[in-house]
Amino acid sequence: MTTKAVELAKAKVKLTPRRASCAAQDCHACEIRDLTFCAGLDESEIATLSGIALRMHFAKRRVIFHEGDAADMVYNVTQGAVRLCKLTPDGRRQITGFLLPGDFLGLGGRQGYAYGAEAITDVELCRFRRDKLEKLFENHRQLERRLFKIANDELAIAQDQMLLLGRKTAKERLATFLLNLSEREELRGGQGGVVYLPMVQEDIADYLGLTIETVSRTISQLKRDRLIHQTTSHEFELPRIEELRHLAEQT
Amino acid sequence: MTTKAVELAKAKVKLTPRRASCAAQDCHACEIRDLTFCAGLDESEIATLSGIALRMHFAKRRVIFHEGDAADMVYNVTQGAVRLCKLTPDGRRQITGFLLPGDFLGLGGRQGYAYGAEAITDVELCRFRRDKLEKLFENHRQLERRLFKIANDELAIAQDQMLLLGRKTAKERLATFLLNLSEREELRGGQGGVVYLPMVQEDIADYLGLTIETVSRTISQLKRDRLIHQTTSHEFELPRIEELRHLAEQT
DNA sequence: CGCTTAATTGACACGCCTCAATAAAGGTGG
DNA sequence: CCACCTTTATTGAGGCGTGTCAATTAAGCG
Repeated sequence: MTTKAVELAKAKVKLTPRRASCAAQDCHACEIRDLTFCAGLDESEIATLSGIALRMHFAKRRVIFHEGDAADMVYNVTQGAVRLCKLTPDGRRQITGFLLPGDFLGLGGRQGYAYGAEAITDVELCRFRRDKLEKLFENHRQLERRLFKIANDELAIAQDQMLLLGRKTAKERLATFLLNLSEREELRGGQGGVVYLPMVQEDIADYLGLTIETVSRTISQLKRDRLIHQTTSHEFELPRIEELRHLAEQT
Repeated sequence: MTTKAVELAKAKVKLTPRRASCAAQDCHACEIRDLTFCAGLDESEIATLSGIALRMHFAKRRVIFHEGDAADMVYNVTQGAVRLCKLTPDGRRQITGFLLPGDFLGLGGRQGYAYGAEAITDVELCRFRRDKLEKLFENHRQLERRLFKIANDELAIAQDQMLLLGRKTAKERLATFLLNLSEREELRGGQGGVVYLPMVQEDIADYLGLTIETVSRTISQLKRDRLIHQTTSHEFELPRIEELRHLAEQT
């Protein structure tokens, strides 16, 4: 990849001031209260958490943090979609995850964050200072256990993704991807068999270890095979979900 | 892949009784006491941990646990090497990690383990019942924090691996792999620039998302380029480590 | 030493990538 | 709401890196 390509790649996100609109948060009124790590907490816990939470907004394409930044904040996505990106020095990009409302953001850092986070759409986040959150753990073990469980889940998901990236064909990757999104939407109360894709095909390509052309061609092929049906520009139906599942070779 | 190939793939591990030789453990005398999550614990903590630890031995190629098994045990590798494997229904394999002495085994499970674990060499393990370990956390928060940190580290490593599998060339993958092993050996007190590979090339291929032929050819090429030098059948020197690092495109 | 497993190498195939052209969708300002 | 421009998606032609198949050599081990 040329130096120019790197410049181009880096120009694709808005690097304007990090500061985003923010306000104190009332967790009681939170739209995703029973989806995420704050789900099912008792009144006192919710109140304490509310005290250290800061509600933030990031516009589409804004950088939430860069790979390598000091990992002193963690977040909860309450609205919108976020992509987690890793870049090689020559500009190749790997997206290691997409976050949707209810997802937790900021784990996986050693010194700094292991990935950058960027808003795919306009995004609402609930931000916590890591040290304050850890302070809270002292009296709210439940919270700590839950975060540990989230880390464990993410680890399992990461390993599934390694199987996909290392061993699956383009068609299998797309099938797996669509099914995963569909399942996540169901967990969030959406209907099964319909997926909304907030990201562009370039993001999908960088998530699945493919090129945009291969993603486009494979989607076309899945349409021809009637395994998926495009309803709007970003929404798909999965009319033969069992066949799709078979194709995805879910372990 | 044919059904026969699946049979063959599955036949490669010894499925004989899980039971392995085991004995109570004295953590004070442990050879890896200051490498892993039991490092730097105070006397009382070591003693308590010792009380629930069970020392186990697995012969080369034995299965420690299968993907999907109830994840009620966690382990610490004290000697030998372990591979973590995921399989597709048609027999394709992805190795998601290699464990060496000091490494922790058993995280990343949701219901069951997200991967199977197999002994590459004869292996010594220190086993803990998960529920007992969690019980211990109540009075030894330090231990819990440490395990959480391990989960975080593994997550960061998994994301590096996704970048490798999704975006790196065969040559870059091998370079990255050798450098990673070299760094891990240094952490364990080994000398830099020399790596010992306990696994066969088929394992390396399944770890890097390649075939054995590509692994072999790429190693030959690295030798021709004098970036690596084979001293014994399983040991390599890395005489030009900076060039290798550049090739690996470490982010 | 002899057998089995692992590694190497060559010839060829194929899936995905690259490059290029065009079409479609999305955003903006009047 | 439309015209214009930019971004995104689609599709084709051709190339390349890695996979597949096959033969041979080397290493491991009883």
